[in-house]
Amino acid sequence: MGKFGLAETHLTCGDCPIRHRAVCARCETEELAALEETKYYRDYEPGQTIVWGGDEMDFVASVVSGVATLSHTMEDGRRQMVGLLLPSDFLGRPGRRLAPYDVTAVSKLTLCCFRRAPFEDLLLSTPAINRRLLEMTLDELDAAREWMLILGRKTAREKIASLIAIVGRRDAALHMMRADGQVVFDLPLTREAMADYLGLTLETVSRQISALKREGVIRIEGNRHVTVPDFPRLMEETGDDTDGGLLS
Amino acid sequence: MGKFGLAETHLTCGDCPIRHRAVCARCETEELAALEETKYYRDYEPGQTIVWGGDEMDFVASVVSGVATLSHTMEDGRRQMVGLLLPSDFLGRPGRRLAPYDVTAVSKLTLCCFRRAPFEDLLLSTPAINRRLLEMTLDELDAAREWMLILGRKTAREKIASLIAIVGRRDAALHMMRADGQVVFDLPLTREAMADYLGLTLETVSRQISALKREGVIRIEGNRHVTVPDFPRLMEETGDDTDGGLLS
DNA sequence: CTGCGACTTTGATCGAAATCAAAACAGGTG
DNA sequence: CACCTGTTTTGATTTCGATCAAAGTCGCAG
Repeated sequence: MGKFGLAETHLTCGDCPIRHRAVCARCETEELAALEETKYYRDYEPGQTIVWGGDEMDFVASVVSGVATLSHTMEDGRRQMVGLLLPSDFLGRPGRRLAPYDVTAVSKLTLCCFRRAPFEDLLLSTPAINRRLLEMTLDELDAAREWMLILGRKTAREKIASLIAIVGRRDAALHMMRADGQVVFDLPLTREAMADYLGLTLETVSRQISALKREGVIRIEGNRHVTVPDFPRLMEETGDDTDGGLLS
Repeated sequence: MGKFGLAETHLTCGDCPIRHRAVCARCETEELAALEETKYYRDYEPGQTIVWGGDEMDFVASVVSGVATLSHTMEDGRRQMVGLLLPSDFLGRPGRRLAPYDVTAVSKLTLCCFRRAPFEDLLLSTPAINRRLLEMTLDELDAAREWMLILGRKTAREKIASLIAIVGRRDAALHMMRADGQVVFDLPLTREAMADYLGLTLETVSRQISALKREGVIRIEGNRHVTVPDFPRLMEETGDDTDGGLLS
């Protein structure tokens, strides 16, 4: 929150319903206006690949709506998700043309794109955007490192609880928690995608979700719609320290 | 390599035998000179904790010599390494005072430290350093994401091969490969630290190293000194695509 | 409503790594 | 040199999650 005293002043970009975290009011200059003109939108269908690992990416983008994933795939088909992009998240690595992993839409997805060249020009002339991107990259790094703990040391049950807590917390922050303390949201991922996130098989994911359901930790209607009646109870299952992570 | 056209021009800092990747010749200004004056060195013994997770860190630093690790610890003692710092690596997160995980020396270690306040002042006034830090953070993020694939989807044997390949490649780049193609280096980690890196137990680490030794993929003298007679052969064991990773 | 395909759950069995336990091996010290 | 402590190796057994297999749902298109 405002590590450089800027974070509260995002600019809502043109017709986008979200706030672009990479480009904010403070950065408003002629260059930014020029950038606006290179902006374009792109829609993707569920399952569609946006970029293949190794491809050139000639743009950077913000997620306007929907969910996308970053994932590594090994030749034999084993897959590991390494990033999850929700609305307002940024896609692209300034200064690096080659995508190191696959980017895939897991739902209907709209991106707001900027061409690489003018964006990098803006980067050179506008230090504030550089600082913002450093901030955002540090956040991604924190998330990746928390994820490493999940992958390396947590049990299947703890992994599932952690994922539900992460998505639930992020959604709750957006949509407001319900007055009675229940947290209600839709899982944006299939069981298979959850498995790829957590380094499990989809059968194990399903079994652990069933177990948490059976024990009343969560409730689920129709495969995706989740209710967490008692969030602290869920947090106990994650194996994390009880404070729930003050880190970000 | 010179993503912003700067990377080749690091400044060797004062008496430090290493190059500080965060602070380079291009950044040379009065501010940098001021920063130099706040510089100080600190030595640590193997096993010594440099920062505890949650502590305030009032400095940033470069590793001059030795090896340090970043790791998460759960209350019940499970531990996961999330970062490995070798000479010339940078420690510290500009704009963030609280350390999110433990930093521990695993060998004799010397840090070259800068106080936080003047360093962040420099950051505000010197865009080139900002760009450099963004570069370095993106490298860390790439490393973390490759690590996630290792943790989530690789077998114990592939994990060990990957770790030896990573350390070997990094050392080989530094010390030069031997003419006959053999790669020779010292593992900077105990079996336990390797286990914490890879999300395994130390017994499994030991067994897999023994297996690779038995099959002639590696040779080891006295617990730490490793010889890889045929690097491509080792790479086959990592499960990675044969190109060995053009990513960094 | 009916039927189809994709997604999900559940069950039975297997196997890789964890755990428990002990022996062997450094490598430093008196 | 012999001892001592911490690290590493090896062995026996258990366990959690993977794998193989089948049945059950969901949600949609006709």
